[in-house]
Amino acid sequence: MRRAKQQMTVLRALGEADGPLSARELWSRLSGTGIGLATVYRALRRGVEEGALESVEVLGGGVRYEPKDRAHHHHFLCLICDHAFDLFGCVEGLESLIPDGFQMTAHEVVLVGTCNACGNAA
Amino acid sequence: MRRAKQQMTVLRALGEADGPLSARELWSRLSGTGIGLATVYRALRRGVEEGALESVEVLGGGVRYEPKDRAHHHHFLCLICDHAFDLFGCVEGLESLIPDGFQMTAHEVVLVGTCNACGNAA
DNA sequence: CAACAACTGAGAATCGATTATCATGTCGCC
DNA sequence: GGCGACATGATAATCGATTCTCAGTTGTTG
Repeated sequence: MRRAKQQMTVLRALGEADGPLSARELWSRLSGTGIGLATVYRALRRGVEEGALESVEVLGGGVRYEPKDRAHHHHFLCLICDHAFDLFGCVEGLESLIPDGFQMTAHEVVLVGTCNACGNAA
Repeated sequence: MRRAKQQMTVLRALGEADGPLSARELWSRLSGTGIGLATVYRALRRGVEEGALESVEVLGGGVRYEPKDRAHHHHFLCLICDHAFDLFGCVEGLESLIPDGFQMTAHEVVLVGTCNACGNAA
């Protein structure tokens, strides 16, 4: 039986986010709880090992994490706040890009720009 | 007058590649020329400053560089050799993914899988 | 409550990538 | 040929991200 109270806190916070979070991003959202950065990293690593989380690389540097149970989706990266948002839906015509002899097993689409909040603030 | 012989060598090697290269990738392709890693980094940084190069982030970690004069394109990342290949063409329907109030200024598409060479070798 | 194992926070240690330093080396020009 | 400025290679230094270490807590079980 697991008694990892802090780990649960970390995973719950990640589940409530509107997109994948980096370790630091997640940590800053947990300031006030007294949770240490090391614990965040431990929770993330463990989550990935156990299959509950998935690490994704959006652009803008660094690895972010999100719950693995989300449906296929892509991300929008805001250049101003550097936050990655989940998008819904996918695109057509990817297959036509694949060169002869190549095998595609996955794909990533990232839209880049400014999010609603940052666009309004400007 | 620039007499950066090695820098030209670096930029030429990058221009001949079939996709964006990381600093190390580029350096290893130049082994034999005696060019140092520092010179590769210098050439890349300078190329970006002068507008001849562009740094791109494909997945799989790290920044790669490619000549800026290439037409709009995307990349294919081979999971086995970790090399990024240029693709030609683009996709439809990206706009439909943008949430209300968001502004898109750029987009990235990355296909992931195995390249021709690695697929045959397996 | 006692014994024990898992969990935690803080800070040190590590790792890879990139940049800075420094002592030559090279080129353009006189 | 000699001078001065820029370029180069090797290596040290830096930086951010992640992991490790360790002493102190806390939950579990009996």
